Amino acid sequence: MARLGVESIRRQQLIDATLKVIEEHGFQGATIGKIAGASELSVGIVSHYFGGKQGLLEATMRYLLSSLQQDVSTLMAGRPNTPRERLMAIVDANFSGVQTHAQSAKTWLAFWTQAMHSPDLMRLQRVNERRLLSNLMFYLRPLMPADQVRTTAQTIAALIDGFWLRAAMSEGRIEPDQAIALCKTYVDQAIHANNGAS
Amino acid sequence: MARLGVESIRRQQLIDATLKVIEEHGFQGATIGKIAGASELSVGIVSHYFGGKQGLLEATMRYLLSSLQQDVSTLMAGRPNTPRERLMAIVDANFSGVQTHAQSAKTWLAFWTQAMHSPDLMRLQRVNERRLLSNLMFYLRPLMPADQVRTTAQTIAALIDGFWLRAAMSEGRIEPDQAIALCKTYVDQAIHANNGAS
DNA sequence: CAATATATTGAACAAGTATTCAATGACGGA
DNA sequence: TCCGTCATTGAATACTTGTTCAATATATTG
Repeated sequence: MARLGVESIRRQQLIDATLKVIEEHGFQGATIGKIAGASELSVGIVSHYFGGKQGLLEATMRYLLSSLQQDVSTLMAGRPNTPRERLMAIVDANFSGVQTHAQSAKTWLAFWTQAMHSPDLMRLQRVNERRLLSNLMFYLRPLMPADQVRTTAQTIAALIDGFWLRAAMSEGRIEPDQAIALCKTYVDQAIHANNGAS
Repeated sequence: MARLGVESIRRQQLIDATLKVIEEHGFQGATIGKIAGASELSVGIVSHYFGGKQGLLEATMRYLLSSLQQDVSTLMAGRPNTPRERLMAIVDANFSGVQTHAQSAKTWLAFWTQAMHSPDLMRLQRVNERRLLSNLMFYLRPLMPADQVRTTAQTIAALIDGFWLRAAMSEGRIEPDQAIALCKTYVDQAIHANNGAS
């Protein structure tokens, strides 16, 4: 019991420190030494709990992805069970991270970049992307002709990613509220445009 | 004359090699050694012509940005001078790179990430972003109420970035034609939705 | 062709990093 | 209290990378 308790505490400690260091120094500047310093632990412990730096980075991305997934679930639970409201909840959830931590967009971008050259991270990324897409498609289906569902979902997903990028670029002066509003405007536009044409 | 000729040839040689190495090994794996090898020159020449690695990376990003700008100009020149056609040309131009070089999206992403922690690269990125936005706004203005112009332009820009990201993620199996089609669909949707409401 | 300037090389160097592992600390049970 | 197990440390190590610069090659000029 005590063993498992310590282990999960240390792992989370290191993951938190990793996020903080990446935010501050970027992916390149995230060295074992800095991470160890930020976590107030020693450098040796990273290999002990994660097998090495790569393992820690992978665990950190896993944590980010599961946090996002949890945000989606939480926000959905508190909304009316109509397709439109669920879609809006998905949009809100995908920007909830950027609201609380202005710099987290940078971290996401860093992981995306890293994922291109790491099959493991890429696989994680794909799973997440697929989940977002099928979520969107599920709630779009009742609102428009079947042949419009996939393309609309892809457009919404691209819009979310694009605004995340902008948020990451804008160096602190992010306006996530505006991004959310524009995404939602598009969702309504898409619903009405395709609904009328069906 | 000969001096300048050699200098510009070498610079381009090194920039091309940098792009190739980043595509293949990622930003992290792009070492001076690999770049020198790919360009069939020596490691010392990088410092000689660019002052160091950072200078080479900056020049490479500058080259990418100017290539994009050139694509925009070229495509615009061959299109009818109507606002809608100019908007479509901007969309096409912003995906022309991804069509010819499937992997170039990865390189862009790498530079974006790097730019977050490098003021010089960030400045370049900002200039480019601003140009895209004001281009879009210029041609949107005749097509919709003034208060809709900025937000619509921002949405189009986000859409373009978002599809680039997706292209970068999709590991070769990109479908830029689809991304272009979806962007254009949105442009028309936005024009008609706001035009009718004005 | 010699002489001078320019272009290029790559081994040596310095700085930095991840990993390892012997030593130390912490702590519960007999 | 003492022992044995688990947790943690951090100096030592091995490796990688960017930069430098004296030496060499190449081109240009008188």
